[in-house]
Amino acid sequence: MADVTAILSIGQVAERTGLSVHALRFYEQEGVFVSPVRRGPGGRRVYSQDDVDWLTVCIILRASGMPLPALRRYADLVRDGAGNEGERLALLREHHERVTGQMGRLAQCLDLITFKVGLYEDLLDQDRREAEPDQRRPSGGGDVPASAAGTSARP
Amino acid sequence: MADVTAILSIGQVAERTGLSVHALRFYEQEGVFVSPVRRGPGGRRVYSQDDVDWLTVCIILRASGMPLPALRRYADLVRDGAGNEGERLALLREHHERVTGQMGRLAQCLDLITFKVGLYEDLLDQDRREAEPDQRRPSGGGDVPASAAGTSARP
DNA sequence: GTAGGAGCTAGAGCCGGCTCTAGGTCAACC
DNA sequence: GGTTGACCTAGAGCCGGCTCTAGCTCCTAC
Repeated sequence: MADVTAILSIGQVAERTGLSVHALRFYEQEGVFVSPVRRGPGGRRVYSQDDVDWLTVCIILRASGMPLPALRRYADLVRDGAGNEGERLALLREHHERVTGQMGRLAQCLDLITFKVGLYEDLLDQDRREAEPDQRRPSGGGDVPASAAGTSARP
Repeated sequence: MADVTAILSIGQVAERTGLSVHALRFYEQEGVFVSPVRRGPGGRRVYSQDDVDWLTVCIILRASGMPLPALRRYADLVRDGAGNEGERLALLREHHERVTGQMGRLAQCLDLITFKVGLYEDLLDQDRREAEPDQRRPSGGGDVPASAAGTSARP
């Protein structure tokens, strides 16, 4: 546990979290921080390592699609301290579901995309092969010019 | 291949794609359709089954995070017909990467979330068990009230 | 013949999540 | 003592992707 009380400026925090200073102020305003951001001389924001740690969690939650209101709610719960762990768990489980759901949907989408990539690869392969003296074969690719579809995609 | 020339109103297409009529007009305006949407008597939009098929693909691409400009570009290529399959393949591959990348990132995020869910489950489990006459054990849960991190937390 | 419902266009509005601007303070350096 | 650079606040702006509104045209049914 080193340097827990490290004191960082907004610029430093921006640098090490990858967030912009704008975003940091915005997050603060949105109530995403667990403890109110302290102020140093001249009213400047002063961040601790804990703040950065919390932000790191926030960034991950955001990256996985947690909306800001949920993030704020989570922060509220943590801020309120012990006693609401059930609620926190519920919130995290909800998000867990959101993420697995999204991953499932993406996997499905990926199937189609992979399939189409395969079609076009085959098609181009074939074209290449036809360029050499060999047999030719009229080829229906992935997305035919639309009016002639019907036989097109779908595995 | 049944009823390829089926003629559908915007309302019907909205109903069977799940898009709103607004979105359909918006997509048209954005050039997402491969063939210009035909018009029936009174200037009303008339859609074919092909249009619906194409929309289904669009919906999947959108759901996997393809931006509208890319979708439009793809439609442009398909509209231009044979000869640009290489470009289409490139576009699809790019999107394929985007999606796998996103899935990877989500999987990472999910790790954290799963971990935290586990922590809170354990914590609550323990609390439950402590309610019965048994041994107690001070536990560092998930997100301590932030300023007191490192040490204290849960009584 | 009039009421209802679906459609049309052009354009405004909204939401989430930042991002940027204007105008100012403050401390440090040359 | 002037410039620079990091920071401050309040509030406007932007982007993507829709969504909604206003005001109109049709068609059908009562």
